[in-house]
Amino acid sequence: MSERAWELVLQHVESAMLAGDLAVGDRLPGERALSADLGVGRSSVREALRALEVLGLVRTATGSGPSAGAFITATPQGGMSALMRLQVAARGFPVADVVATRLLLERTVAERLAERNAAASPEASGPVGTGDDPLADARRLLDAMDAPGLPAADFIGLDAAFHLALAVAAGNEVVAATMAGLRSGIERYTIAGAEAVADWPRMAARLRAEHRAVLDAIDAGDPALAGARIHEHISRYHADTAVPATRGTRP
Amino acid sequence: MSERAWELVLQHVESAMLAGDLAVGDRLPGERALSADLGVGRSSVREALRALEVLGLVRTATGSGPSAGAFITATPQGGMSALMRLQVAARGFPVADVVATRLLLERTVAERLAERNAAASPEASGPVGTGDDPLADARRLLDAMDAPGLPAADFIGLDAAFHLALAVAAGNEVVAATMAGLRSGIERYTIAGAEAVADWPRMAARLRAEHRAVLDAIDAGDPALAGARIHEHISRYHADTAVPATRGTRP
DNA sequence: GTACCAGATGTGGTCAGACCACACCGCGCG
DNA sequence: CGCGCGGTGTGGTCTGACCACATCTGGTAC
Repeated sequence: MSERAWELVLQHVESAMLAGDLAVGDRLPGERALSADLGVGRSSVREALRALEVLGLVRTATGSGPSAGAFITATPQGGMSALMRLQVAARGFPVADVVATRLLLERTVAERLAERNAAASPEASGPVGTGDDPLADARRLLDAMDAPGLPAADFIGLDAAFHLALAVAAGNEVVAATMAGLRSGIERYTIAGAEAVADWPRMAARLRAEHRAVLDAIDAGDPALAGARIHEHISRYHADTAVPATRGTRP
Repeated sequence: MSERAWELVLQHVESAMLAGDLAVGDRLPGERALSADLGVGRSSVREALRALEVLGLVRTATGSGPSAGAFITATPQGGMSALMRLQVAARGFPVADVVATRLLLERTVAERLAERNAAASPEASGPVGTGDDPLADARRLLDAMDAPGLPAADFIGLDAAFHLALAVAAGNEVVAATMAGLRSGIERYTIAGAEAVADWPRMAARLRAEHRAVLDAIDAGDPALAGARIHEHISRYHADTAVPATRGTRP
């Protein structure tokens, strides 16, 4: 009863998705049609669509024809990134907690990847896998990071993509999206930290070596080693680039 | 340039938070004032506020006086819950991945809690802690679950609160919020699963015992045991109550 | 002097209508 | 047959109006 009109629209869309009437890729009715169907104003429909958009559930396109309109699109990384970024900005998520969570998730991801290789290796190029390397993307990114004279900002971007590629390779959508979000939440501090590094080429070289070491441990099927190495990699970087940016939260 | 008007408002608020001009508890300027200040329509301001609201960053209240208006409030659990719930509804997050992530996080939480106790116990009622039991809430919830004749729905609610209490006790805001969100995402299936259990009192008794066992392992300062027990607890429950609800994703 | 009640005030919530920019679609011209 | 230009329908935005609500204010009754 005391329901706000836009929440009604939100629930309508959610119900439709749960019932299977709306799936990823489907186009929603036009804003004017939804407005008329649900008996609410168009502005209320738009507020609900905005909410769905920031959560990564809807993508809108202007114009006309089949490619225009609002589409269902499950892109949780976008929503997760916005959530983390803003919660960090509002001091609801301490940066330390974000880093700790990333540490936790990434260590487990590395362990799982190594475990999978350990289970598969006894079969000697086992026929189970189709031969595709789930870490191909990660390896490609590592090679790209070897480019000499790479600007720090570009390196950081590739670094983020590498860590995300590991999470994606682990095959868990939720973990991958969360990792992407966590990274976004502390991106500002990561960049600031990199810029404060005195000898960046040296740091980049160290990071490259550590990345390779992590991948080697995964390939070797050694969960404990892979976990320890990635844990060390991340915590060491954050310790070395710690910026007193979280100070002064008291006015 | 091609910025949508409501994104401009969003960025304005984010910048203000990062600059410290807006902090949790502060009241935002009125919608009409923001509209005038930023040179956008009031509807665009409202769309941005709606986005902030679903992300758990803003709370609005009607009326007049000091308690009315839009306030900054970092309540990430709300935003995380909406995100997870809708992504699961859209099949962007497979239920299995949500469960796996919960397993991962909760196991680590239990291990950390046990580790903390292991480190503190040698000191024999060490003076480090103030004497407060961080798991007091969890214990209280366990006691509440002992109530005879408790309806399954109420039990499920207390169970969720118990698991969340563990995450909160670990002291990581991000993990706690994520856990709450994960739980919300699969709440529907959890309830459906419980209702399908033939001998619920027996199941409840088992769950109660497992909860106590987990807490005992934590108190004993045994990380491996605590982790294994909570892993077993969750995975066993989901295996026993598995509902073929994720089937039929193909129309 | 005090207690209380009624109107003024200002907030978010909603609706209606209008206009714009944009991308497609089809008719008609060359 | 090919091409261009206007029609059409989409989201994006703005404006103005009204409502519900909680508070504040001031006057009135006691």
